[in-house]
Amino acid sequence: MRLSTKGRYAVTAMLDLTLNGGDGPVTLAEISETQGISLSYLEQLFAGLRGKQLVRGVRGPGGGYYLARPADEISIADIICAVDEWVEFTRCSGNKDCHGGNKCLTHNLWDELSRDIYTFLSDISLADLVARGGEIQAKCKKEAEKAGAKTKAA
Amino acid sequence: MRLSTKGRYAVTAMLDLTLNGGDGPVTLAEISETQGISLSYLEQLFAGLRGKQLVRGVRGPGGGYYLARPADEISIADIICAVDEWVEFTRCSGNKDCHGGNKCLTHNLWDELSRDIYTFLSDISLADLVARGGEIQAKCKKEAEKAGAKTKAA
DNA sequence: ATGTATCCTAGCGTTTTGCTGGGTTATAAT
DNA sequence: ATTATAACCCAGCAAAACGCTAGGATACAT
Repeated sequence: MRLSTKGRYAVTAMLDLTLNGGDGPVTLAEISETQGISLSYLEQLFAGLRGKQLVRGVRGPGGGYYLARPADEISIADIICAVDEWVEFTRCSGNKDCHGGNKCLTHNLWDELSRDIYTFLSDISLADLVARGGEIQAKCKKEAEKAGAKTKAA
Repeated sequence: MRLSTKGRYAVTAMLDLTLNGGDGPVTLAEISETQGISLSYLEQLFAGLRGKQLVRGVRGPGGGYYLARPADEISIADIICAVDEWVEFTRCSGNKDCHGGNKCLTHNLWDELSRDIYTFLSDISLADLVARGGEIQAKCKKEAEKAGAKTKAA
């Protein structure tokens, strides 16, 4: 498993898509504006997401992206693996060149952990995250209204 | 949270230390040899681990490193944070420049997820990993013996 | 005094990151 | 048909991170 800022950008963009995808497709320009990610970088990320069948793009005016599957069928692990392509770590899978078993052992332990992390992230869907953040959403909206009434309504 | 090959190296080295630290301190040269990590890179990693009070080094002949705390009191999150220093992501924590709440919302959702991952890794100790890999250890040793009887005994 | 090992620092090639800047296609609106 | 809009595609580029080499300094056991 691998987790970097690239994965963060992808998850953030997918969250934006989940939240705003209610009425028609969302353009990358909008996500770029809202989330502060460059348009071209978003395009790269979405190339990966599209390749893994997580999003679908429609071209032309009124176009944009929408989730290819319902939000509860897209896991965080799916998103991260789509953009941060999975690099296999262990080279000693076949037990060759094991230094008395110790090297192989630690590698296997890491693989075990790696699998655990993957499983953990596979059990969290976009819908889960949004649902879990319900109170955050309410609180955030309230404070945003309180802070500046001039901000454009969503 | 951040998870890269750097963190993998650190966890691997700490696992090695846990498994071989029974009889006296373990030298970085040994870990370098066994795990295939360059000595100097290990030194850098252990500088971080030492700074976070996870290991203790003794100098001179017969020296090396040993765990500063028992293996069940050192979590994977501790190790990763020690070498892969924690970068804070959200810049809009104070709800300023929220685009109608949406930017802030997605950032908070990411933070939520990030905290979840951290908590998950905090609950796994070195001792847990080693214990969980018990069957792997047995299997690995057996296969290693079967494969090549010439390999030096641990 | 000597060797061993941690400790420390500077630098270097490579990869990854996130971006700018150019294009081309497909489609909806005019 | 023309035009504007958006997805698509690709080359390159500065900055950072990765993993390493190299050379030293310091502490300690023999």
